[in-house]
Order: sequence, then structure tokens, then C-alpha cells
Amino acid sequence: MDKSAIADTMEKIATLLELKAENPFKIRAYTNAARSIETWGGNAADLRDEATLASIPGVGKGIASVIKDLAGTGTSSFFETLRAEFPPDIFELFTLPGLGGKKIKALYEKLHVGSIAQLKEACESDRVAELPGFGKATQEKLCRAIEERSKQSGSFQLGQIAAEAETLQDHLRALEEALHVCIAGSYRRRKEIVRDLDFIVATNAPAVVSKFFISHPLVDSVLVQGATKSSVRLRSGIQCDLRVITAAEYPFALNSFTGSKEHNVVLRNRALQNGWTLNEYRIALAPLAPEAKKRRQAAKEIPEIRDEAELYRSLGLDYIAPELRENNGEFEAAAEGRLPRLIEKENIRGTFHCHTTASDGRNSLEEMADAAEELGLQYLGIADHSRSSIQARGLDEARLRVQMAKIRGLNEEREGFRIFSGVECDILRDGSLDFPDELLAELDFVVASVHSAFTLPEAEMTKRIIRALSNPYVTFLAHPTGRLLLRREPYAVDIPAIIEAAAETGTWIEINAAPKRLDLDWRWWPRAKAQGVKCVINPDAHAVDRLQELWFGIGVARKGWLTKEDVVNCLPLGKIEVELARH
DNA sequence: GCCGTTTTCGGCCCGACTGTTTTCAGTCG
Repeated sequence: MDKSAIADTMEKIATLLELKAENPFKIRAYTNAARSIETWGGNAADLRDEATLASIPGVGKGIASVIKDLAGTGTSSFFETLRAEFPPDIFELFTLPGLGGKKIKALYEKLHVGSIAQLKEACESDRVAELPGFGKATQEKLCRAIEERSKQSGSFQLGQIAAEAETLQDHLRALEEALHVCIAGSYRRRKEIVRDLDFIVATNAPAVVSKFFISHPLVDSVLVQGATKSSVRLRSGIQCDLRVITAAEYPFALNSFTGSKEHNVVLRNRALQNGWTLNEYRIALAPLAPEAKKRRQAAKEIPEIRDEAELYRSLGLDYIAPELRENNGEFEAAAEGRLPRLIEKENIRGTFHCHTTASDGRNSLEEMADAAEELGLQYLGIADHSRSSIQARGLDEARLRVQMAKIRGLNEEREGFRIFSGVECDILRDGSLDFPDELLAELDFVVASVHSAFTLPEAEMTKRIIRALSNPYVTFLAHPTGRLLLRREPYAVDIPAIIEAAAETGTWIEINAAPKRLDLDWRWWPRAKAQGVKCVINPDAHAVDRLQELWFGIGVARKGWLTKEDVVNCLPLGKIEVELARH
């Protein structure tokens, strides 16, 4: 069982325990462990090892034994016993807004509802409204939720909704009554998938801002409307929350709604250790329970806090960038003053892996180069597809040579900007490359990537890719897992083994910045960095207006704790030329 | 079930909104 499957099973256990109305803290322990496993930078096979398990935060004796079973045998008797108590489709009920453990338990016990289809029937025959704690309004809300659900998944690629999000943010910022505006939440943390957008607005006129928000042209329907909180659904289908607060409350609200939830829990606990309580409005002295006298003695004076940096400082921490707030080691690093200075958009000097009309791109070589120069880049690497990628009109040797000559000509015309001549060379089924070494040797760089035979067993796929990496002409590995977010699972491949091979051969690994890929995932980068693997961020642009998707790749690199020293395309033109020549 | 610069027991982040209640439980983030 791989890591995400194990994390998934832990989530399911938490859900089943909720249905059994178990101790909420026990439930949370399983949820925490699921999160912890998901972001843990190790190999699934190591989860069979007790010492390794003991080192993972949130995993104690009980949960360790469950994980060990799952990692070793693919199943767990504890899980199977739990699961057998409920119908298999009961999990889908949790995806409906308004339904949680308690209500689903009641539906199942009183009405034998164990799936969305059965819930629909129960609603239509008016039986739900009669349950205690339910009512006509709830029943109708559930009916609507079931209909809505068939229309959309509720999850979005970051890049899918970024334009809409930024537009709404710009319009809010233009409002005279809005003193500060920011999109918090997973959007600010640059998660690859977002489920909603959280707008935080500081204002002295909450009613004006709320009214503006819910009646904005991008809004499709209003879901919730209160004095400080409103929720709407935008035309794209994404849910969008607004919190209005005062300017003094802004840093606390921004911090609280940026999350992650797990990060907040640790931060608020840190406040408690100082004798303070932290919420989305302020930091204050913790209330004194009679038995908590010691807390009074420990309580420190609360400093003035005007922004997030001061909030972190008050808790003895360096400022933690939003991208790192996943409770994944950032607190230890911030307390010890060893947070990395994360890469920024402005550090990027050029990029590789872009396409032109020669294969499946929509713009010509010249147009792509002009667009890159306009973005302020010093160089652009062109890597059209190789001959085996028939579907992408891959280049054969003759067409590639024509392009190489054309690039040489264009470079002679340009001052201070260079086009690098490359190819996105298919890694064939057996790990050999689509072009002979003699041809690859003539190029400035070679991108290796998998575009076929996605279903090979993990060991074979891993061997295939490692063989390609060991070719001395391969500069970097593109989109290492082949995933398409929300559409196609990654192929089975042993990423730690790939990272090790990249480290040994000096091959770079790509962060493919196309919002549908964002591959290699941020969760692997601390490990790759520790082994000395260099990163290259590429938009994989098939048109001029896609070059800017580089921006999404920066988010991934920052989430992966990378600095500009870790990313080769932060090197200026002269230095990158030296670097390529070494390859 | 996890965890400890107070603790190996007794805590476990905190608040808004909705709908069902007649003072609050459930859900959500």
C-alpha cells in the first residue's frame, strides 16, 4: 500500500469512528496521523519499520500498529472490523455539505440510509424531516446539495480559479471602505488543489463590504449571510467565503484563516504555553480556571501586534511564510532561526521546456522567445516533442535539425537574450531514449519524460526512468510522476529511488509549473534538496500566454522549502551556459 | 489515541452560522 492509500485509510478510520460517536480526540488522532503520513517525506516501505513509525509526529503505539499492518499486508483487521459495521457507500454522505458524523449516524440508525441514493429517496418521501434534530429546511437543503453535487466535484486546480480569485480581490481592494484585503486559506498557502477561497477584509463598514461581495457579478448564488461572515458560490463553481473584521483584528484573522488547521493548532498551543489564548480576533490572557493557577504565574505580558511577523515574534518564532504553514517542521525551524530564505518570483532568470508550432505548441519559435523576453527573462529553452510522441506531432531527426539551425540564426540576431536548443525526448518502455546519443550530444539540453506505457509495474517504471537518467546527455527529468491533478493518478514509481539516481548522476528534476501537473510535488522537495538534487522550474508552455504559469511553479518550490540556490533557472545567462556545458 | 521546559494523567484551538431548539447541537473552517 502506498503512502496516500495509507493516509486515506486512516481518514476512513476517523470517519468510521465518528459514526460510532467515539471520543472526538481519538478521532482527531487518526485524522492527524493521516495528515502526518501524507506530508512525511519518506518511503512507504519504511512504514513497516517500528523505529521509523515512532519518529513520525502524531503516530503513537496504537496507530503505529495499524499503519504497520497496512504498509506490510495492505490491510488491517482493526479497519476491516470497523468497516464491516456500515454499508460501503456511507463515506459518500460525508461529502454533502451540512452532513457530519452525528446526522449521518441518525440517518443510518433510524432510516437505514447508507448512500446518497438512499438519502435522496428518504428526502423525497419526507421521512428525513421527521427525524429529531432535522426538519423541513434541512431536508430541502440536502436535496439541493445532492443536485449540486452531480454538477461539480468541489475541488479545483489552483490555476483554474486563480484569475477569478485575483479579479475579485482587485475589485475588493478598489473599494474605498476596504482597508486591507487578502485571499487567505489554501490559496495563500499555494496548495495545488483548493476547495474554497477565503477573503479577509478589514473595514469600518462591514455591511457595505458584505453587500458588495454577495452582489458581485462573479457570484452565482449566496450560501450564507451573516454580520461577519458570508459565503457565495462563484460562476466557476468554487465556494468563496468572506470574513469582515476591523483593521486591528486583521493580522489575527489573516493568520487564522490562512491556516493550515494543523498549523493553527500548534500556534494556539504555543500561545497557551505563554498563558495566552489566540483566536481570529486577538491574542489575550487565557481565562483562568480555578485549577489553572500555574497558568496565571506563567502568563507573560502581551506585546502589541500589528502584523503577522509581530504575531510570530511574540511567540518566539521567525516569520513563517504562508507556503510553509503545514505543520511540517516549520515551527522547529522558526524557533531555531533556520528557516530557509525561500525563492521568489523575481529570482527566476530564464526557463526551459517550452513548445512551439514545430510540435504541439500554438506559437512560433519567435513568438515564444519574444514573450519570454517581455517577461524579463534572459533565456528560453525550447524542447519540442520527439518522434515517438505521434499524438503531439513529435519531431524526427530532420525536423529537429531544421529547428536547431533556426535557433542558431535567431540567437545571432538577439543581444542579451538566448534561446537554448533542446528536445523533450520520450523515455521508451525499456528506458532507452527516443533519439541516438550522437544527436542528443549536439543539443544545448535534453529533457527526458514518460509519455507512454503508464501502467508498468512500479519496479519496472522505476528502472525505466533510472536508466534514462543515467544517460549523460539527459539534463533533467520532466513531470516525474505524470499525474494530471483531479484527472489522472500518477503512475506507479519509486520517487525516493528516482531522487537518489538524480543525485548520483547530477540530473536536475523539474517542477512542471502547469497548474494541471505541479509535478514533482512539493512534498518530495525537502528530501531531494537534502540529497543535493537541483530543481528546474518550467511552465511546459504550449502558448505564449502560458509562460506566466511559471508563477505556480514558484509556489510549489516555496512549499518545498527551496531557495534560489536550489533552482538552476535562477542562474543568470552566463552562469547557466557554463552549467549546461558541464552537462 | 497522542503527548509532556508544568505533566506518564488529564488535557486536547476556537468561533460563526444555521436550524432546531426554548438554550443549544451540529457543522464547518
